[in-house]
Amino acid sequence: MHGYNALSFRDLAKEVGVKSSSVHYHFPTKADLASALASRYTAEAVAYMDDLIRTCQDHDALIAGYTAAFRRALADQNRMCLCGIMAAEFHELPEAVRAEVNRFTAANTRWLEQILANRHPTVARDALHARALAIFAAIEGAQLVARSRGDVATFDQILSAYAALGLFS
Amino acid sequence: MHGYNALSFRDLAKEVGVKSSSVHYHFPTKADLASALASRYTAEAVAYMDDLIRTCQDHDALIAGYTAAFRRALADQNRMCLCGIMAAEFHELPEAVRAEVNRFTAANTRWLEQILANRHPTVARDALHARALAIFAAIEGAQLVARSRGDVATFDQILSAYAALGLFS
DNA sequence: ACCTGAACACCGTTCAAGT
DNA sequence: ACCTGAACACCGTTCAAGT
Repeated sequence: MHGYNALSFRDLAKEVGVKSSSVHYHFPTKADLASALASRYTAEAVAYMDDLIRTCQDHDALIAGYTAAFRRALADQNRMCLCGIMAAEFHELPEAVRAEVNRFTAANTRWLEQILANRHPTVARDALHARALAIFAAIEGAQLVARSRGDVATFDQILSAYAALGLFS
Repeated sequence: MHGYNALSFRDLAKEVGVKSSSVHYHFPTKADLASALASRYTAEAVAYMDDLIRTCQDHDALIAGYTAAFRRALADQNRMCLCGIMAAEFHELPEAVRAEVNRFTAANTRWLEQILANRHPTVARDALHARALAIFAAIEGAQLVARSRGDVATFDQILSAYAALGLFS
């Protein structure tokens, strides 16, 4: 998964076996193309998270399933979260793409907040939201740092440190 | 501070009031230019961290000074750590630039490990290194997420959550 | 409705040519 | 030693032209 800058009409056209001007017929601007990609990426993430809710027995399993998705990206050709990449490109992003990046963050924090709420029914919603945001940010950061080292073990090491502090509990 | 992709020979030349081919005289390739920038960026960070060691009275002040640098980037036109951006661009980075990104990470974790060692003289070096890496990753992630929201308050909120868990202690 | 070719202003890069 | 102009193959984008 590449970011906004690495995305190319001509490369994409070549892969599909068509001219770049044809791609512009379906996605007039790069903003259209990139936000469509980011939107689909978020939809897939939401589907995955909903699946976890259905199949996981307890909180620990949910967290394990959630973090596994980020780990998988690294293990699979040292990739990282599309919206993490795009967040780093924020200054170069058209408004429509920025909105999609924020939708991904919102979907993730909403899900985390929900599973935290199930575990801590008495804790205030504000506090759970702050914790959800902290979990998301910490995992994105771990992925970012692990990726630049090209080493999944770094990701595991950082997440172990988070877990030991009780970030996920 | 922009990343590798946003860096342009022609833009830089225009700022200096010279032709882009003149910039190539000093920095033959974009890899040369970007790694020189990243190298200077790391040197400034190291100087800043050394300054903190000299001026800060205790561990909390050191952490406060360290996190303040990341916060300042956000407050100043929603910027973020150059090497954080470049880590997200890792796939597109020439080897020389990748090496500079890793040098930045190494300088930061070494510094964090050192101040943690001063505070916890009996704890094993491995454990301190893991903690240093976790702190660095968590802060980079907080900056990434806060930036996409264009809101420094998000950074503060996330760092408060980290502090409450004892990440920095 | 969908695709193409050609053009435009951008980009990094090279290089012969200027001082 | 340093700068320039012109060229190359790239890029997103537009648009008249094809089917």
